[in-house]
Amino acid sequence: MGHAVTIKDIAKILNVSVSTVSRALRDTYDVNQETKKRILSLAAELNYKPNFNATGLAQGSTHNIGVVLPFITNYYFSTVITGIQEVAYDNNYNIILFITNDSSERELSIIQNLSLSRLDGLLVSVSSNSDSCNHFQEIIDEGTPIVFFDRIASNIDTSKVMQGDYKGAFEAVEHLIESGYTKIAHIAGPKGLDFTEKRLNGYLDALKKHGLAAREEWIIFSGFSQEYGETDTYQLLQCEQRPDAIFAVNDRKAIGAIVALKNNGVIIGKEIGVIGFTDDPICTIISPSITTIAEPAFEIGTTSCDLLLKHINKKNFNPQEIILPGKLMVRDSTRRN
Amino acid sequence: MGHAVTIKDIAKILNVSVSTVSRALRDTYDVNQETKKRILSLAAELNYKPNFNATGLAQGSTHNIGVVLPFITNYYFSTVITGIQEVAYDNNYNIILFITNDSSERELSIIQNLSLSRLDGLLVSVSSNSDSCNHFQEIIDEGTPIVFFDRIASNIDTSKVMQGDYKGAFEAVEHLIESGYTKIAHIAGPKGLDFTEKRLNGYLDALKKHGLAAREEWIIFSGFSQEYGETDTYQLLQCEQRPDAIFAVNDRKAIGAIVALKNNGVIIGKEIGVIGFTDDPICTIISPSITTIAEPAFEIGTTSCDLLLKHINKKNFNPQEIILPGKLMVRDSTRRN
DNA sequence: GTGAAAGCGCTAACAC
DNA sequence: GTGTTAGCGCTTTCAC
Repeated sequence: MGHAVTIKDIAKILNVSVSTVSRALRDTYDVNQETKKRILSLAAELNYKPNFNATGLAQGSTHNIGVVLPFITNYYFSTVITGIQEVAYDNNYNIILFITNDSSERELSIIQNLSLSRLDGLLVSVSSNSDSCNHFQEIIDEGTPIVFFDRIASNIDTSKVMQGDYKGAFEAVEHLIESGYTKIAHIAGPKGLDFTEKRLNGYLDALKKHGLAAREEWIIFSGFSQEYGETDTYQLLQCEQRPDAIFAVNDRKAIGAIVALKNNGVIIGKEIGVIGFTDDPICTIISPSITTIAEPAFEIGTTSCDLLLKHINKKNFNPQEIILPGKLMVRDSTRRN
Repeated sequence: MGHAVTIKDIAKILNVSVSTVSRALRDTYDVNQETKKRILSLAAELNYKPNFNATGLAQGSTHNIGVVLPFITNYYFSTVITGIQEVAYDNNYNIILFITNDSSERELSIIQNLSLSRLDGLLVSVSSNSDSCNHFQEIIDEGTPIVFFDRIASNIDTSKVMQGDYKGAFEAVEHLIESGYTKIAHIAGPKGLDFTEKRLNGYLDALKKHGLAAREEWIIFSGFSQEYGETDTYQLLQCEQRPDAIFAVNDRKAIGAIVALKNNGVIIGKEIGVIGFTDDPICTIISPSITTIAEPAFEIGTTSCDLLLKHINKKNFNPQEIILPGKLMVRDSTRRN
């Protein structure tokens, strides 16, 4: 296999010093144009590739960024990663992936075992039952920047990228109201999660604005899966006052609602309207197609990564909170005729 | 932030040499039990974490493995990655993710720009239009092991992990036949891709075994997306001899077929049966639910990663080809009543 | 059983 | 504008 080409080899061949080669390669301008050219062309010819372990050791940067998130097996997160990857690739950074399975223990263990020496920064979406976020603060204190996306740790002072949860929920509910629904239920996520709260508030405020009642029995907190969507919906159908529309915290639960309603012979749209949140591709495939708020997943990824790169490249970069708006996608599940 | 704890610090505090610390930490047995204990407990107390840039530099291993694949935004690949991640995590390896967007140019550029010095091995699923695979051979020749999964480069001598494409397809078609369908069409993937060929052959052989005709107009090659599934199906409906069942190369195309048939008022199952391949969760959500061959995506991930680790840890590990069987999931799209 | 020292590939003072 | 040198944190001969 022969050993990989190093700057030493190049230096020897060209009869210059390693530092000259290093400087030429990194475009430091106190290098003679001629020798620089020779160095670059020889490097290209020899297919020289820098050893990042060495550069990392020498100057403490690795061009690796860590991405910590609950899952990747859903549309939203896998699209976010694709966005992150796009920006990272363009800037010559690599993505190291950590999956928490939405378990805070796993998250903690990942973070604590993280070898920061191999990471220039971290992009994270916290797991839903994360009670404390001290471990993140410690990382930041040790000098590794973090940018939170989607599921943020709100008490930590760093950049955050979110979708417009409040506004999206508000818009979703307003759409239901404008479509003529008046008894609007909300099947929410687990309590205590930031974005769940925001969507709930958007829901409540939209009702308030239009002078509609928010009955306690119409608001159900549970998990994020389709199964919870189903059981929540069965519960709603038992209510003393049956709702005529359901705002689901995400598309998975909206799908669960659709399934439950179908099972009970309820005509979706006409009798009970359903709206979700995410715009999972499945929304257009299922019948009836599901009205939803499209989350800008890809942009969340690119924006977060951009921001992290800024934190990495200028320390003391001022933390920013960016909220990317969602977009109402009207489909059959909220059509009354 | 203070600098991170190094073995030097530990050595100084304990009044031993760095080499002793290094040996103790790595469980090399020529270290006094007593001093070893003291070293380990101090390391734990100080929250010592090895600098992998340094270990990488010193001994040429990084505990990073690269994963190169076309997409992550679908059920199959994201589940495979989750499997890979599970094994990597347990063995203290990190995953570095590279997404080719199914473009062979991008793939080539990724591979050529790969800094092998930061990778102990590579897990790859090639992009569909990859004409040449020399770049992979070069990587292997330079000493970095590769394991292929799913979409393999068949002419390269290294370990490969696949699902039972031939057998799965055979079983799918046999299921159709046993369900009473006789005029069975196949909407395939693009020509020239290994697993597409295998599924095609499984289809052909199952027909042959049962003495059924394989008409050329019933076999359509196109892309993998739902849209192709739709257009392929419209084309089938135009055939002189209309087929009474469709074997789709994957679930996405099966969904396309379902949509197209619904649009044309065809009763799925009764008039035309549809079977897919993958077991995307959507199969159970869509109506009618889709019969399919479940791919062992998670196991593909864990198996590939296991195998790669073996290649990394013993050079000259003998390449293995592992085929993991799929599983027939019977649902409504192939029920005739 | 332990220490000294060289070296992995690169960067960054510091000379000249 | 270029070379020399020390050093990043760790492993690994080679002595003792």
